[in-house]
Amino acid sequence: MSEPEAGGKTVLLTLERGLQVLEAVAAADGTATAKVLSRQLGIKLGTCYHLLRTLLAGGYVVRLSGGRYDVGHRAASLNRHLQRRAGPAPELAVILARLHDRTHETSYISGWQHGTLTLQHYISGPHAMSVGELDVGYTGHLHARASCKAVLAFLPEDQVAAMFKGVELKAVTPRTIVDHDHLTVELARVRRQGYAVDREEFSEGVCCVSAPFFDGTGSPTGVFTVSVPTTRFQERQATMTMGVREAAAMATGLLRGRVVAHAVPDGMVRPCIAR
Amino acid sequence: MSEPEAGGKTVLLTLERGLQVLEAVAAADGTATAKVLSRQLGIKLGTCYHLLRTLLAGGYVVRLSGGRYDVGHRAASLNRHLQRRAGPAPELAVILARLHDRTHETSYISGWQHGTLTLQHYISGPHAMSVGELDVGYTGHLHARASCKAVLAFLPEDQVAAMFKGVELKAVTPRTIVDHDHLTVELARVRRQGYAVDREEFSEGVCCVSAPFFDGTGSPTGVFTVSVPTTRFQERQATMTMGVREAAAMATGLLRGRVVAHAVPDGMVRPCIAR
DNA sequence: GCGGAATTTCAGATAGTCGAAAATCGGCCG
DNA sequence: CGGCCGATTTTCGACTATCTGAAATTCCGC
Repeated sequence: MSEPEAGGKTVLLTLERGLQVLEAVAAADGTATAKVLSRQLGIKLGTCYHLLRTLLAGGYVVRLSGGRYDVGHRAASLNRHLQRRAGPAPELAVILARLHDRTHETSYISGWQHGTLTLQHYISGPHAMSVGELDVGYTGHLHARASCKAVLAFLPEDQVAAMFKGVELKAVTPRTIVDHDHLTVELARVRRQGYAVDREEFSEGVCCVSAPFFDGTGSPTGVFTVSVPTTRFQERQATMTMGVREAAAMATGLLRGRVVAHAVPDGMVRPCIAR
Repeated sequence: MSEPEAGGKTVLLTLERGLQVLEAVAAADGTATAKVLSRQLGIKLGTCYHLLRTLLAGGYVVRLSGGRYDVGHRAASLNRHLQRRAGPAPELAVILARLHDRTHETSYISGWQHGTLTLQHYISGPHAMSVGELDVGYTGHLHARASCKAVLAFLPEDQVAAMFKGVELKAVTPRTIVDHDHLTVELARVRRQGYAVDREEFSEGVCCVSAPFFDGTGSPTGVFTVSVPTTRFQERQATMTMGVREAAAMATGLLRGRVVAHAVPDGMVRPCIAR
């Protein structure tokens, strides 16, 4: 509230840290201790205990013997609410598992909401190589990723145009599409084919194939993707393409079949998957 | 920090409220506004904006047009971590869906962790009647619920004995089991049958049938339950029993098949579902 | 019952909350 | 297209809660 910092607007330290702690506890599979958390998150030990005590009182975490902590029953409630909005439906998660079983390569499912594509879940392959910043919750580089191209291709053209209007397409690898016209042509091809391919446009040494799926109204709502090291791409491309297309078709069928009216306060009705 | 209050230990207001806000935003399906949240949670409007600003900066929520808020990409990351520990595996959620399809009655799945049974997910029947305090995250009344009896029956006897040693079994309905010996006999029957029945022991007018499922080591890890109004119980009991037993058998098979060793710091090994 | 680790306590310095008012934003009309 | 209005969002000063660093206390396994 006094710093002449760049950003400006103040943020609540306690809340930010508390969420970090909760996430870290959940990520640690019941092995988290106050000491480790405090070091890992750069929080003073006393403060960390205070945060944990608060989460404990709320039932968000549980204390195990030996000073270890795990998520508690209240987290199940929070989780259910988040899952409904931010996670893939269990039915789609199962389709993802099937996709992975068929391809044996790292498989991803992403959701399209509010003009953002969010990585929701993935299953790593046996020969897994991770792409650095890519993790659940990742959004960004709309022009460079197969999954994004797969969605963009099926959005109204004017909406896509507005989205990239005056935006410089930054190259993240030498092969990234940086030209607007080129991107338009590429999206047209994706639309024609029904799936998108990324040949090292987002990450060097990695190729992906993505296919979008649609809700009952025909709008794209998400994407299945499979990634593979470039060295294996030639040989696996056909299988990957078939896999993501099948997964997407299954998901679309599911979403079309089970749409239910879901009342929303001000009288609107929004489609939503029955669960 | 000055109140001569009962509880004593202080808790962090900011964190507690921030979590409430996040959960409320997720629960509101994108219709949440600062004004509504502040009223609903009893938080001052200005404070509510401050909390939202923090969540916004962290990417936990997103601002929609018209001052509405929805969960953001960072929530997907938190969600994934929580889901792993506090939610049912997608495979089990799918079994739950199947159970519901077969019985057309409200169906539940609960998980047994750290000596607590937590309601993880449920699907309401068409003739749904909700049992007041029962919602995702609920734990308690170990002796009165079918799902709890189903787990307790398959735990080592001494562990169960220790758990109830000197604890008064409070009656929540006239039919609740309040006698320790009676409970022991009931658990023996559950163990023999492989499933548990609740005839208005937890909530008047509601009967349930539950069957537990087991991990690769044979320990119970969760339960499937179906509930029904007492008026329909006679006629549906056979179907319900068959349904939960089948669901439980499928879950057990799944868990046995896909158990992987999962290292824990101090050398223990805990079973855990491969995903 | 001991000994080290986990957890709480303390006092000063910061950061967050309240209530109300001011500044912005966004949509709509002319 | 610019101005206006209601609604959203930030700001402000006074008050209260929380953070820090270090020390005291409680816990728990042995």
